[in-house]
Amino acid sequence: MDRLSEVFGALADPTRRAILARLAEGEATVNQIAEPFPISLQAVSKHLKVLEKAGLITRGKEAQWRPCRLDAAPLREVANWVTTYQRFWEERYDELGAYLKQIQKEN
Amino acid sequence: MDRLSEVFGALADPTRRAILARLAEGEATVNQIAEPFPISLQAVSKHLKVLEKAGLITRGKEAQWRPCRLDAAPLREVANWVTTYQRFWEERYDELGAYLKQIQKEN
DNA sequence: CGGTTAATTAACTCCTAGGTTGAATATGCG
DNA sequence: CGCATATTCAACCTAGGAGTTAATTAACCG
Repeated sequence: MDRLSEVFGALADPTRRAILARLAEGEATVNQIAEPFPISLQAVSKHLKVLEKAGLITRGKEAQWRPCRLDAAPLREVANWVTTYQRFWEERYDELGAYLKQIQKEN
Repeated sequence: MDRLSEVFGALADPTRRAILARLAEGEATVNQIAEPFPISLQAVSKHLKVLEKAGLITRGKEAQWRPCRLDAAPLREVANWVTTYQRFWEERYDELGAYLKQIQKEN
């Protein structure tokens, strides 16, 4: 699968986005990450694997802990992609669109 | 499903992103959209339904044609979400991180 | 060593996603 | 009307996603 699809896919889940939000506050172990969620540890472990495969987190190895850290590099790619559409949601563009429609009606 | 997950899910497919890119150049009918893709018209129709459900496109009704138009509003939400992580990929932050690590080593 | 804690792997269920083909539903046109 | 065009709907297939429980691996600790 292409990189961008993998990243978007990883982000298309509220649990995984919540994990990223948690990691934005600092690195955490799997148990710490899983604690607030109503799902099993194993399910969280799977989510972490998805995030890791998408490059959104990296994992360390300290004794029996695997601390996870946020890696926002793929998010920059997302930001780059999405801003190519920025003109379509900016107010100025909406005004232009309204103006063009107005012109069209008048003719 | 929550809105953001739906939008991210819709974007997690290269065909759908290509459709959005096509619509950025102007509205198009289903056949026009489907033309460059190596999949069936029905498959494209399904993709359009996904994009519509995510609010990324709107569709008109002209005779037997259903012209699709890009609606970038959800992309603004994506941009808003992703920029909350901007500090994690900006160079200044990387420098800060390196600095903090340096401090830590020195103590 | 033996037990405890941390995390992953395995095997399974259920459901949805993306694709197919074939039939159905409009709408325009001669 | 009857046919061609545009699009959707329906039924089906296969693969993978998200969750579960049970078993396994790895590392520390008394």
